[in-house]
Amino acid sequence: MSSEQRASTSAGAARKRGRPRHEQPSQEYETKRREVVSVASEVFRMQGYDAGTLDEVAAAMNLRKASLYYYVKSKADLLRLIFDRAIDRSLEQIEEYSAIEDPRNRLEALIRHQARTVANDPALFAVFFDHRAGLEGDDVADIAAKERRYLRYFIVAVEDAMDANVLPKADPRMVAATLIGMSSWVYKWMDPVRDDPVVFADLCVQLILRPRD
Amino acid sequence: MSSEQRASTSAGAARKRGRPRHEQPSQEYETKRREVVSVASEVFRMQGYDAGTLDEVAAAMNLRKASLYYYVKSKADLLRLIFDRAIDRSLEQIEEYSAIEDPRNRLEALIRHQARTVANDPALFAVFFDHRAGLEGDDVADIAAKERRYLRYFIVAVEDAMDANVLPKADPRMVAATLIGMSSWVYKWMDPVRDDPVVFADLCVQLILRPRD
DNA sequence: CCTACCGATCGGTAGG
DNA sequence: CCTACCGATCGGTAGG
Repeated sequence: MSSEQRASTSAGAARKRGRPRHEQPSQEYETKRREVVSVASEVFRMQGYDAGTLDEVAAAMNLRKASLYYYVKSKADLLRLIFDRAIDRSLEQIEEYSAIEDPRNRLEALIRHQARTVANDPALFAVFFDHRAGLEGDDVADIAAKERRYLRYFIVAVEDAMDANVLPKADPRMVAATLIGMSSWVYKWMDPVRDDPVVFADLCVQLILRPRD
Repeated sequence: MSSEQRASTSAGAARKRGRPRHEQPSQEYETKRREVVSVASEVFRMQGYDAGTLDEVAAAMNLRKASLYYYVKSKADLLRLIFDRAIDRSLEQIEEYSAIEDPRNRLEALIRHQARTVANDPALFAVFFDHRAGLEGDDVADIAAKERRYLRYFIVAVEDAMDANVLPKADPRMVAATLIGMSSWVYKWMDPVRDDPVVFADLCVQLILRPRD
Protein backbone atom coordinates (compact mmCIF):
# COMPACT_ATOMS: atom_id res chain seq x y z
CA MET A 1 0.00 0.00 0.00
CA SER A 2 1.37 3.40 -0.92
CA SER A 3 1.67 6.26 1.52
CA GLU A 4 -0.83 8.08 -0.64
CA GLN A 5 -3.41 5.38 0.02
CA ARG A 6 -2.39 4.97 3.64
CA ALA A 7 -2.96 8.64 4.35
CA SER A 8 -6.45 8.65 2.86
CA THR A 9 -8.04 5.88 4.92
CA SER A 10 -10.09 8.43 6.84
CA ALA A 11 -12.09 9.38 3.75
CA GLY A 12 -15.75 8.48 4.19
CA ALA A 13 -15.40 7.68 7.90
CA ALA A 14 -18.27 8.64 10.22
CA ARG A 15 -18.35 12.18 11.71
CA LYS A 16 -16.19 12.10 14.82
CA ARG A 17 -17.19 13.71 18.16
CA GLY A 18 -15.00 16.16 20.09
CA ARG A 19 -11.74 17.76 19.02
CA PRO A 20 -10.87 16.79 15.38
CA ARG A 21 -7.92 14.43 15.23
CA HIS A 22 -5.07 15.90 13.30
CA GLU A 23 -3.60 12.45 12.69
CA GLN A 24 -6.43 11.78 10.23
CA PRO A 25 -6.23 14.54 7.63
CA SER A 26 -9.43 16.00 6.24
CA GLN A 27 -10.88 15.05 2.91
CA GLU A 28 -10.08 18.48 1.47
CA TYR A 29 -6.48 18.04 2.52
CA GLU A 30 -6.28 14.69 0.75
CA THR A 31 -7.95 16.03 -2.37
CA LYS A 32 -5.54 18.95 -2.50
CA ARG A 33 -2.64 16.60 -1.87
CA ARG A 34 -3.67 14.42 -4.80
CA GLU A 35 -3.98 17.54 -6.91
CA VAL A 36 -0.40 18.49 -6.07
CA VAL A 37 0.72 15.10 -7.36
CA SER A 38 -1.27 15.49 -10.61
CA VAL A 39 -0.10 19.02 -11.26
CA ALA A 40 3.51 18.14 -10.45
CA SER A 41 3.46 15.23 -12.89
CA GLU A 42 2.38 17.63 -15.65
CA VAL A 43 5.08 20.14 -14.74
CA PHE A 44 7.80 17.51 -14.46
CA ARG A 45 6.70 15.93 -17.70
CA MET A 46 7.11 19.18 -19.59
CA GLN A 47 10.21 20.58 -17.90
CA GLY A 48 11.85 17.52 -16.42
CA TYR A 49 12.16 16.90 -12.68
CA ASP A 50 15.09 19.22 -11.96
CA ALA A 51 14.04 22.03 -14.25
CA GLY A 52 10.44 21.88 -13.11
CA THR A 53 10.27 24.17 -10.09
CA LEU A 54 8.02 24.06 -7.08
CA ASP A 55 7.16 27.64 -7.91
CA GLU A 56 5.58 26.43 -11.14
CA VAL A 57 3.69 23.66 -9.41
CA ALA A 58 2.44 26.09 -6.80
CA ALA A 59 1.51 28.73 -9.39
CA ALA A 60 -0.57 26.19 -11.32
CA MET A 61 -2.63 25.75 -8.14
CA ASN A 62 -2.74 29.46 -7.28
CA LEU A 63 -0.46 28.95 -4.31
CA ARG A 64 3.00 30.09 -3.21
CA LYS A 65 5.83 27.63 -3.12
CA ALA A 66 6.04 27.61 0.67
CA SER A 67 2.44 26.43 0.88
CA LEU A 68 3.28 23.23 -0.94
CA TYR A 69 5.27 22.16 2.10
CA TYR A 70 1.97 21.83 3.90
CA TYR A 71 1.23 18.90 1.57
CA VAL A 72 4.64 17.40 0.82
CA LYS A 73 7.81 17.05 2.86
CA SER A 74 10.16 17.93 0.03
CA LYS A 75 10.50 17.98 -3.73
CA ALA A 76 11.93 14.47 -3.61
CA ASP A 77 8.94 13.37 -1.53
CA LEU A 78 6.64 14.76 -4.19
CA LEU A 79 8.45 12.77 -6.83
CA ARG A 80 8.10 9.64 -4.73
CA LEU A 81 4.34 10.23 -4.51
CA ILE A 82 4.19 10.36 -8.30
CA PHE A 83 6.05 7.08 -8.55
CA ASP A 84 3.88 5.44 -5.92
CA ARG A 85 0.75 6.42 -7.77
CA ALA A 86 2.09 5.08 -11.06
CA ILE A 87 3.19 1.76 -9.65
CA ASP A 88 -0.03 1.39 -7.65
CA ARG A 89 -2.12 1.92 -10.77
CA SER A 90 -0.04 -0.68 -12.56
CA LEU A 91 -0.26 -3.31 -9.84
CA GLU A 92 -3.88 -2.61 -8.99
CA GLN A 93 -5.64 -5.25 -11.07
CA ILE A 94 -2.75 -7.30 -12.29
CA GLU A 95 -3.24 -10.11 -9.79
CA GLU A 96 -6.79 -10.52 -11.00
CA TYR A 97 -5.73 -10.61 -14.66
CA SER A 98 -2.95 -13.03 -13.87
CA ALA A 99 -5.52 -15.47 -12.51
CA ILE A 100 -7.03 -15.93 -15.97
CA GLU A 101 -6.42 -19.52 -16.99
CA ASP A 102 -6.36 -19.36 -20.76
CA PRO A 103 -2.86 -18.22 -21.76
CA ARG A 104 -4.05 -16.21 -24.73
CA ASN A 105 -6.75 -14.40 -22.78
CA ARG A 106 -4.38 -13.77 -19.90
CA LEU A 107 -1.68 -12.23 -22.07
CA GLU A 108 -4.32 -10.18 -23.83
CA ALA A 109 -5.60 -8.88 -20.50
CA LEU A 110 -2.10 -7.91 -19.35
CA ILE A 111 -1.25 -6.08 -22.58
CA ARG A 112 -4.59 -4.31 -22.54
CA HIS A 113 -4.11 -3.35 -18.90
CA GLN A 114 -0.67 -1.86 -19.49
CA ALA A 115 -1.77 0.01 -22.61
CA ARG A 116 -4.87 1.47 -20.97
CA THR A 117 -3.19 2.35 -17.69
CA VAL A 118 -0.40 4.32 -19.37
CA ALA A 119 -2.63 5.91 -22.00
CA ASN A 120 -5.04 7.12 -19.33
CA ASP A 121 -2.37 9.23 -17.63
CA PRO A 122 0.53 9.96 -19.99
CA ALA A 123 1.97 12.68 -17.76
CA LEU A 124 2.14 10.39 -14.74
CA PHE A 125 3.94 7.68 -16.67
CA ALA A 126 6.22 10.10 -18.47
CA VAL A 127 7.66 11.02 -15.08
CA PHE A 128 7.62 7.40 -13.95
CA PHE A 129 9.52 6.14 -16.97
CA ASP A 130 11.78 9.09 -17.77
CA HIS A 131 12.74 10.75 -14.52
CA ARG A 132 13.72 7.95 -12.21
CA ALA A 133 17.09 9.67 -11.72
CA GLY A 134 15.41 12.19 -9.45
CA LEU A 135 14.58 9.56 -6.82
CA GLU A 136 16.80 9.48 -3.76
CA GLY A 137 18.12 6.73 -1.51
CA ASP A 138 15.86 3.76 -0.89
CA ASP A 139 13.16 5.01 -3.25
CA VAL A 140 15.10 3.80 -6.26
CA ALA A 141 15.34 0.27 -4.89
CA ASP A 142 11.72 0.28 -3.70
CA ILE A 143 10.41 1.18 -7.13
CA ALA A 144 12.75 -1.23 -8.87
CA ALA A 145 11.52 -4.07 -6.67
CA LYS A 146 7.87 -3.36 -7.40
CA GLU A 147 8.66 -3.08 -11.07
CA ARG A 148 10.41 -6.45 -11.08
CA ARG A 149 7.31 -7.95 -9.48
CA TYR A 150 5.23 -6.42 -12.25
CA LEU A 151 7.56 -7.72 -14.94
CA ARG A 152 7.37 -11.21 -13.44
CA TYR A 153 3.62 -11.40 -14.12
CA PHE A 154 4.32 -10.62 -17.75
CA ILE A 155 7.16 -13.12 -18.04
CA VAL A 156 5.01 -15.95 -16.68
CA ALA A 157 2.18 -15.04 -19.02
CA VAL A 158 4.60 -14.92 -21.95
CA GLU A 159 6.05 -18.33 -21.09
CA ASP A 160 2.61 -19.87 -20.90
CA ALA A 161 1.62 -18.20 -24.16
CA MET A 162 4.68 -19.69 -25.83
CA ASP A 163 3.85 -23.14 -24.51
CA ALA A 164 0.36 -22.74 -25.92
CA ASN A 165 1.78 -21.65 -29.30
CA VAL A 166 0.19 -18.24 -28.99
CA LEU A 167 3.59 -16.55 -29.22
CA PRO A 168 6.72 -17.60 -31.13
CA LYS A 169 9.36 -19.17 -28.89
CA ALA A 170 12.00 -16.71 -27.72
CA ASP A 171 13.60 -15.39 -24.53
CA PRO A 172 10.54 -14.70 -22.33
CA ARG A 173 12.24 -11.88 -20.42
CA MET A 174 13.06 -10.08 -23.65
CA VAL A 175 9.60 -10.63 -25.07
CA ALA A 176 7.93 -9.43 -21.87
CA ALA A 177 10.04 -6.25 -21.84
CA THR A 178 9.23 -5.66 -25.50
CA LEU A 179 5.48 -6.09 -25.00
CA ILE A 180 5.56 -3.72 -22.06
CA GLY A 181 7.52 -1.31 -24.24
CA MET A 182 5.08 -1.35 -27.11
CA SER A 183 2.14 -0.68 -24.78
CA SER A 184 3.96 1.93 -22.69
CA TRP A 185 5.50 4.03 -25.45
CA VAL A 186 2.06 5.59 -25.93
CA TYR A 187 2.86 8.25 -23.31
CA LYS A 188 5.37 9.69 -25.79
CA TRP A 189 2.93 10.44 -28.59
CA MET A 190 -0.54 10.21 -27.09
CA ASP A 191 -2.78 13.17 -27.77
CA PRO A 192 -5.67 12.88 -25.29
CA VAL A 193 -8.12 14.66 -27.56
CA ARG A 194 -7.26 12.62 -30.65
CA ASP A 195 -6.23 9.20 -29.35
CA ASP A 196 -8.44 6.84 -27.39
CA PRO A 197 -6.83 4.55 -24.78
CA VAL A 198 -9.14 1.65 -25.56
CA VAL A 199 -8.56 1.90 -29.31
CA PHE A 200 -4.85 1.85 -28.63
CA ALA A 201 -5.13 -1.14 -26.31
CA ASP A 202 -7.09 -3.00 -28.99
CA LEU A 203 -4.37 -2.21 -31.48
CA CYS A 204 -1.60 -3.64 -29.30
CA VAL A 205 -3.53 -6.84 -28.81
CA GLN A 206 -4.28 -7.05 -32.51
CA LEU A 207 -0.63 -6.64 -33.46
CA ILE A 208 0.63 -9.33 -31.11
CA LEU A 209 -2.25 -11.80 -30.93
CA ARG A 210 -3.50 -12.36 -34.47
CA PRO A 211 -6.62 -14.49 -34.86
CA ARG A 212 -6.02 -18.20 -34.07
CA ASP A 213 -5.18 -20.27 -37.11
CA MET B 1 23.76 17.08 -42.23
CA SER B 2 24.53 17.67 -38.58
CA SER B 3 27.08 20.15 -37.32
CA GLU B 4 28.98 17.18 -35.94
CA GLN B 5 29.39 15.76 -39.42
CA ARG B 6 29.98 19.13 -40.98
CA ALA B 7 32.85 19.86 -38.62
CA SER B 8 34.58 16.55 -39.36
CA THR B 9 34.80 16.80 -43.14
CA SER B 10 38.53 17.53 -42.86
CA ALA B 11 39.21 14.06 -41.44
CA GLY B 12 41.26 12.05 -43.93
CA ALA B 13 42.04 15.06 -46.14
CA ALA B 14 45.51 15.32 -47.68
CA ARG B 15 48.28 16.93 -45.59
CA LYS B 16 48.04 20.67 -46.10
CA ARG B 17 51.06 22.90 -46.78
CA GLY B 18 51.88 26.04 -44.81
CA ARG B 19 50.28 27.38 -41.64
CA PRO B 20 47.57 24.97 -40.36
CA ARG B 21 44.10 26.37 -40.90
CA HIS B 22 42.25 26.79 -37.68
CA GLU B 23 38.91 26.65 -39.49
CA GLN B 24 39.54 22.95 -40.08
CA PRO B 25 40.05 21.45 -36.65
CA SER B 26 42.56 18.66 -36.18
CA GLN B 27 41.64 15.02 -36.07
CA GLU B 28 42.49 14.80 -32.37
CA TYR B 29 40.20 17.72 -31.69
CA GLU B 30 37.34 15.98 -33.49
CA THR B 31 38.00 12.69 -31.73
CA LYS B 32 38.00 14.40 -28.36
CA ARG B 33 34.87 16.29 -29.29
CA ARG B 34 33.08 13.08 -30.16
CA GLU B 35 34.24 11.62 -26.87
CA VAL B 36 32.69 14.54 -25.01
CA VAL B 37 29.37 13.72 -26.65
CA SER B 38 29.61 10.02 -25.75
CA VAL B 39 30.64 10.66 -22.17
CA ALA B 40 27.97 13.30 -21.73
CA SER B 41 25.25 10.95 -22.99
CA GLU B 42 26.28 8.44 -20.31
CA VAL B 43 26.28 11.08 -17.60
CA PHE B 44 22.94 12.58 -18.68
CA ARG B 45 21.42 9.14 -18.99
CA MET B 46 22.25 8.30 -15.39
CA GLN B 47 21.67 11.67 -13.71
CA GLY B 48 19.35 13.41 -16.13
CA TYR B 49 20.32 16.48 -18.13
CA ASP B 50 19.97 19.10 -15.39
CA ALA B 51 21.40 17.01 -12.58
CA GLY B 52 24.28 15.79 -14.71
CA THR B 53 27.00 18.40 -14.28
CA LEU B 54 29.74 19.44 -16.64
CA ASP B 55 32.11 18.76 -13.76
CA GLU B 56 31.13 15.09 -13.96
CA VAL B 57 31.52 14.98 -17.72
CA ALA B 58 34.92 16.64 -17.45
CA ALA B 59 36.05 14.38 -14.60
CA ALA B 60 35.19 11.28 -16.64
CA MET B 61 37.66 12.54 -19.24
CA ASN B 62 40.29 13.66 -16.72
CA LEU B 63 39.63 17.30 -17.50
CA ARG B 64 38.39 20.36 -15.62
CA LYS B 65 35.00 21.78 -16.45
CA ALA B 66 36.41 24.93 -18.05
CA SER B 67 38.29 22.80 -20.57
CA LEU B 68 35.06 21.42 -21.97
CA TYR B 69 34.32 24.87 -23.33
CA TYR B 70 37.15 24.30 -25.77
CA TYR B 71 34.95 21.63 -27.38
CA VAL B 72 31.40 22.84 -26.81
CA LYS B 73 29.87 26.29 -26.65
CA SER B 74 27.58 25.56 -23.73
CA LYS B 75 25.83 22.76 -21.90
CA ALA B 76 22.82 23.25 -24.16
CA ASP B 77 25.09 22.99 -27.19
CA LEU B 78 26.41 19.69 -25.86
CA LEU B 79 22.87 18.41 -25.54
CA ARG B 80 22.15 19.46 -29.10
CA LEU B 81 25.17 17.50 -30.30
CA ILE B 82 23.79 14.41 -28.58
CA PHE B 83 20.45 14.88 -30.31
CA ASP B 84 22.09 15.47 -33.67
CA ARG B 85 24.06 12.28 -33.38
CA ALA B 86 20.97 10.27 -32.45
CA ILE B 87 18.83 11.61 -35.26
CA ASP B 88 21.68 11.25 -37.77
CA ARG B 89 22.13 7.60 -36.85
CA SER B 90 18.41 7.07 -37.26
CA LEU B 91 18.14 8.76 -40.63
CA GLU B 92 21.42 7.40 -41.97
CA GLN B 93 20.21 4.35 -43.88
CA ILE B 94 16.49 4.83 -43.77
CA GLU B 95 16.20 6.16 -47.31
CA GLU B 96 17.92 3.05 -48.61
CA TYR B 97 15.62 0.75 -46.62
CA SER B 98 12.58 2.70 -47.74
CA ALA B 99 13.50 1.95 -51.35
CA ILE B 100 12.82 -1.76 -50.82
CA GLU B 101 9.85 -2.66 -52.99
CA ASP B 102 8.34 -5.64 -51.18
CA PRO B 103 6.18 -4.19 -48.36
CA ARG B 104 6.95 -7.01 -45.96
CA ASN B 105 10.69 -6.82 -46.50
CA ARG B 106 10.63 -3.04 -46.28
CA LEU B 107 8.77 -2.97 -42.98
CA GLU B 108 11.07 -5.68 -41.67
CA ALA B 109 14.12 -3.60 -42.62
CA LEU B 110 12.75 -0.51 -40.90
CA ILE B 111 11.90 -2.33 -37.68
CA ARG B 112 15.27 -4.05 -37.68
CA HIS B 113 17.01 -0.73 -38.30
CA GLN B 114 15.28 1.03 -35.42
CA ALA B 115 15.84 -1.87 -33.02
CA ARG B 116 19.53 -2.21 -33.87
CA THR B 117 20.25 1.52 -33.90
CA VAL B 118 18.80 2.10 -30.45
CA ALA B 119 20.18 -1.12 -28.95
CA ASN B 120 23.67 -0.25 -30.15
CA ASP B 121 23.77 2.94 -28.11
CA PRO B 122 21.21 2.89 -25.28
CA ALA B 123 22.76 5.87 -23.51
CA LEU B 124 22.54 8.08 -26.57
CA PHE B 125 18.90 7.24 -27.14
CA ALA B 126 18.00 7.47 -23.48
CA VAL B 127 18.95 11.14 -23.64
CA PHE B 128 17.31 11.54 -27.03
CA PHE B 129 13.99 10.10 -25.92
CA ASP B 130 13.84 11.18 -22.28
CA HIS B 131 15.52 14.56 -21.98
CA ARG B 132 14.14 16.60 -24.81
CA ALA B 133 13.03 19.21 -22.27
CA GLY B 134 16.64 20.35 -21.96
CA LEU B 135 16.75 21.62 -25.55
CA GLU B 136 16.43 25.35 -26.05
CA GLY B 137 14.85 27.56 -28.67
CA ASP B 138 14.90 26.33 -32.25
CA ASP B 139 16.54 23.04 -31.34
CA VAL B 140 13.22 21.63 -30.17
CA ALA B 141 11.53 22.39 -33.49
CA ASP B 142 14.54 21.19 -35.50
CA ILE B 143 14.56 17.81 -33.82
CA ALA B 144 10.78 17.50 -34.00
CA ALA B 145 10.88 18.16 -37.75
CA LYS B 146 13.51 15.50 -38.38
CA GLU B 147 11.60 13.07 -36.22
CA ARG B 148 8.41 13.66 -38.16
CA ARG B 149 10.32 12.93 -41.34
CA TYR B 150 11.52 9.69 -39.78
CA LEU B 151 8.02 8.74 -38.66
CA ARG B 152 6.71 9.36 -42.18
CA TYR B 153 8.91 6.58 -43.61
CA PHE B 154 7.37 4.23 -41.09
CA ILE B 155 3.82 5.34 -41.77
CA VAL B 156 4.19 4.79 -45.52
CA ALA B 157 5.72 1.36 -44.93
CA VAL B 158 2.90 0.48 -42.56
CA GLU B 159 0.24 1.59 -45.04
CA ASP B 160 1.78 -0.50 -47.80
CA ALA B 161 2.09 -3.47 -45.44
CA MET B 162 -1.59 -3.19 -44.63
CA ASP B 163 -2.52 -3.07 -48.30
CA ALA B 164 -0.44 -6.21 -48.80
CA ASN B 165 -2.20 -7.91 -45.87
CA VAL B 166 1.04 -8.16 -43.95
CA LEU B 167 -0.41 -6.13 -41.10
CA PRO B 168 -3.97 -5.92 -39.79
CA LYS B 169 -5.82 -2.78 -40.92
CA ALA B 170 -5.67 0.03 -38.37
CA ASP B 171 -4.68 3.68 -38.04
CA PRO B 172 -1.25 3.73 -39.74
CA ARG B 173 0.04 6.61 -37.63
CA MET B 174 -0.79 4.76 -34.43
CA VAL B 175 0.66 1.51 -35.69
CA ALA B 176 3.88 3.22 -36.82
CA ALA B 177 4.30 4.91 -33.43
CA THR B 178 3.68 1.60 -31.69
CA LEU B 179 6.22 -0.28 -33.81
CA ILE B 180 8.80 2.42 -33.18
CA GLY B 181 7.97 2.15 -29.51
CA MET B 182 8.44 -1.58 -29.27
CA SER B 183 11.83 -1.38 -30.99
CA SER B 184 12.97 1.70 -29.07
CA TRP B 185 12.01 0.68 -25.55
CA VAL B 186 15.10 -1.53 -25.52
CA TYR B 187 17.21 1.39 -24.23
CA LYS B 188 15.29 1.10 -20.95
CA TRP B 189 16.25 -2.49 -20.15
CA MET B 190 19.15 -3.36 -22.44
CA ASP B 191 22.18 -4.83 -20.68
CA PRO B 192 25.01 -4.60 -23.23
CA VAL B 193 26.84 -7.64 -21.82
CA ARG B 194 23.75 -9.84 -21.73
CA ASP B 195 21.56 -8.66 -24.61
CA ASP B 196 22.51 -8.70 -28.26
CA PRO B 197 21.12 -5.97 -30.56
CA VAL B 198 20.68 -8.35 -33.49
CA VAL B 199 18.87 -10.96 -31.40
CA PHE B 200 16.56 -8.22 -30.20
CA ALA B 201 15.96 -6.94 -33.72
CA ASP B 202 15.09 -10.48 -34.84
CA LEU B 203 12.64 -10.75 -31.98
CA CYS B 204 10.79 -7.55 -32.91
CA VAL B 205 10.43 -8.72 -36.50
CA GLN B 206 9.28 -12.15 -35.36
CA LEU B 207 6.60 -10.70 -33.07
CA ILE B 208 5.13 -8.42 -35.73
CA LEU B 209 5.72 -10.31 -38.96
CA ARG B 210 4.77 -13.92 -38.37
CA PRO B 211 5.48 -16.37 -41.20
CA ARG B 212 3.22 -15.87 -44.23
CA ASP B 213 0.14 -18.09 -44.22
C1' DC C 1 -1.45 29.50 3.76
C1' DC C 2 1.81 33.78 3.18
C1' DT C 3 6.26 37.09 2.85
C1' DA C 4 10.92 37.31 3.19
C1' DC C 5 15.09 35.27 3.14
C1' DC C 6 19.14 32.01 3.41
C1' DG C 7 22.50 28.66 1.33
C1' DA C 8 24.13 25.44 -1.93
C1' DT C 9 24.88 24.21 -6.50
C1' DC C 10 26.55 24.88 -10.96
C1' DG C 11 26.89 27.02 -15.65
C1' DG C 12 29.86 30.11 -17.46
C1' DT C 13 33.93 33.49 -17.81
C1' DA C 14 38.45 35.96 -16.92
C1' DG C 15 42.93 35.52 -17.64
C1' DG C 16 46.63 33.00 -18.33
C1' DC D 1 44.00 23.22 -21.03
C1' DC D 2 44.01 25.24 -15.99
C1' DT D 3 42.74 28.05 -11.37
C1' DA D 4 39.81 31.09 -9.41
C1' DC D 5 35.70 33.25 -9.29
C1' DC D 6 31.07 35.42 -10.29
C1' DG D 7 25.93 35.30 -10.67
C1' DA D 8 21.56 33.23 -11.12
C1' DT D 9 18.42 29.88 -9.76
C1' DC D 10 15.80 27.41 -6.56
C1' DG D 11 14.86 24.15 -2.64
C1' DG D 12 13.89 24.88 1.82
C1' DT D 13 12.90 27.47 6.34
C1' DA D 14 11.60 31.17 9.82
C1' DG D 15 7.95 33.13 11.66
C1' DG D 16 3.63 34.45 11.51
